[in-house]
Amino acid sequence: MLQLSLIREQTAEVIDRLKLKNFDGAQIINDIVRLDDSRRETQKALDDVQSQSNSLAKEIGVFFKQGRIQEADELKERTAALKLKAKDYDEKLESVKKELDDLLVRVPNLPHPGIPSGKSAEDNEIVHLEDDLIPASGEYLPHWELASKYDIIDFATGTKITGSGFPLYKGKGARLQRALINFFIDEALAAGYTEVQPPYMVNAASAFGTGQLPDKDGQMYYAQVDDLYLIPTAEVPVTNMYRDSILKVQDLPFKNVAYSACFRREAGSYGKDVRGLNRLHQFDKVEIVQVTHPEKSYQTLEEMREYVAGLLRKLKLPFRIVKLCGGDMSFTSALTYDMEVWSAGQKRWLEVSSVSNFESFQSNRLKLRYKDEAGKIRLAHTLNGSALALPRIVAALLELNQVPEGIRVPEVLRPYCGFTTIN
RNA sequence: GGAGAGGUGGGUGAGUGGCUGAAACCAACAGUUUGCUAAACUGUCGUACGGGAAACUGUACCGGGGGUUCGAAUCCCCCCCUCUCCGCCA
Repeated sequence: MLQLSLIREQTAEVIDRLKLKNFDGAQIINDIVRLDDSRRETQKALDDVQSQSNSLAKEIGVFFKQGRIQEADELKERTAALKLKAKDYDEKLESVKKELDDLLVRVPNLPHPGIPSGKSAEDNEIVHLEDDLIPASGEYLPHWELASKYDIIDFATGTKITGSGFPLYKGKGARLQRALINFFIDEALAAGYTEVQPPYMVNAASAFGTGQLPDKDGQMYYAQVDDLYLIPTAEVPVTNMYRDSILKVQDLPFKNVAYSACFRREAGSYGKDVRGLNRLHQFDKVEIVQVTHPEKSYQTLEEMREYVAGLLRKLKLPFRIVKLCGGDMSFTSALTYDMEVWSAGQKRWLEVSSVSNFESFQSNRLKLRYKDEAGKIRLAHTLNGSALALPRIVAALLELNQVPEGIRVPEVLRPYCGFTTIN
């Protein structure tokens, strides 16, 4: 959620910058300013009335104490009118605030000026390419064929137990999952992150705080009886650790890493590109989350990007980094890098990580602040990135490392797996 | 799930209708003292939204929501949460 002060003070610039996200904000932004004017006016009127009531009440109290009952009763009569007025203003204030919030919540984050303009993934900018590991030739089976050939992922049984998009990992497949999770967490610990194990279900306030609600309501699994949501990413619980808090500036940055299962309904994305591990309803992911000083967030974003690139190098996977264009970026993000690995079996790039700076968009919703050197309270910046999401990494690993004897496990994972070949 | 007890500022914790945005203590911060540290002393020390150049000032907030009252942290109702005991249980 954008800060009202920014919208008020730089109305034209805000509208202009939103265009980069293909968001026509002229109407809504102007409505917001108008509603906020009305909100202030009403608030002031209400404050005045309440101030009068307060002083009357005080006077009445004094009269009572002095036994001047009649004078007290006279004053009491005057409070009735004030009460009515206060009620009026209060109701108006509530409705204006609600209207204002409803609009405010619909405005996406301002995109960073450095992002490419564009409408879709076609317009993303490739900012880094490490493709020397892409095999020049040869037959490479897609991972779903390898999965059944070596009996390591059983899609059919997962479908029987639950439904499509809920695979069952078996034997060395399961072990490889666990190895990757541990590898990713250990790497993050070495990079200074603190490990946390968050809840997998969150309440509505948390889902709102990171921007899943109301924007992506239909994308989360929802347990109605308990009014809880299954997390689509550990970003939600981990970032919400800091909701409603005022941090000490010297404690920044906060760096956390969390493994979690992630649950996504993926409503409306059937058909293309959903085969095998490409798109699932449940998957494993290790997520890194940082809360930083506003002046440090872009430097942090680059560090996180480089950190994730390092993981891909260690896994010896060909990859590229794309900077998302305005139209492809999420509602909440100011700047996002996607990391994509090469799928040798499918002959295409697969997104395995998304590293984003949300600036103060989430922290404004979260009321995540810090007290600066001068004692002023300011919004912190939040960032997160997948480091990494497992399924497509597994897909790329299986496909790229297939040899006649089986699938060779990358060097770095061998201590975690306890085997060198899947066969 | 049943019974009981509670939820007050960063922490402990007073406060049962007006003098309480809230005692006291601790922590924190600034300063004095000091060869350094410690101790002692002095001061500062909630958040949000407004007004004001500023000093300062208005309003709201004592788990959340509603109500009673001229006036609510304090009384009433609903909800949430925590603790203790019982039940159930990985």
